[in-house]
Amino acid sequence: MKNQVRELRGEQGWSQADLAERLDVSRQTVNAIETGKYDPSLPLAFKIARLFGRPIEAIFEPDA
Amino acid sequence: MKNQVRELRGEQGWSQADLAERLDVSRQTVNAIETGKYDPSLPLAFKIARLFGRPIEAIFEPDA
DNA sequence: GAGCCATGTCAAGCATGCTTGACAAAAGAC
DNA sequence: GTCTTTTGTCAAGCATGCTTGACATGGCTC
Repeated sequence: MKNQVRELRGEQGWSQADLAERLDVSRQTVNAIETGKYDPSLPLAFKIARLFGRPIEAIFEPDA
Repeated sequence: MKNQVRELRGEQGWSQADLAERLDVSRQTVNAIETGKYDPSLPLAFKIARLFGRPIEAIFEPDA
């Protein structure tokens, strides 16, 4: 699963820690998602999508 | 998290086992999602959305 | 009634998502 | 060049997602 989180975060000028706080998760979770270590849960994906004002499909793309 | 899986499955006339096979998961997983026991992973949510030809946001709705 | 299909649910186990705490290294500010 | 911030990563532990196998119930057919 690819995602645009790092790019969207960069547009806002936020650090990983800034984004983590806005999403109410740990900084390590944000880092793991950006570096592709694992995919977010569906609820967290919704939070991310709402924060950046885009549909989930515009931020995440399944490998297949 | 609410979802429309049962309704969409009903429109297609599929049993939970039919849907499970198309999604490549167990019947118990489909049942658990429909009955709200837990949310699907993001990859599974994508599979469901593609199978029914709708965006994730049209099928799943976060509680908050 | 007997048999079949669909659904709900439980238990045990493995895989994934997320946590805190810690440390190292690169990048920027001064 | 030193200080601070940012990012990457590891470990251990808990919560959630998904598995197989099993059993109970209700509806339908015969």
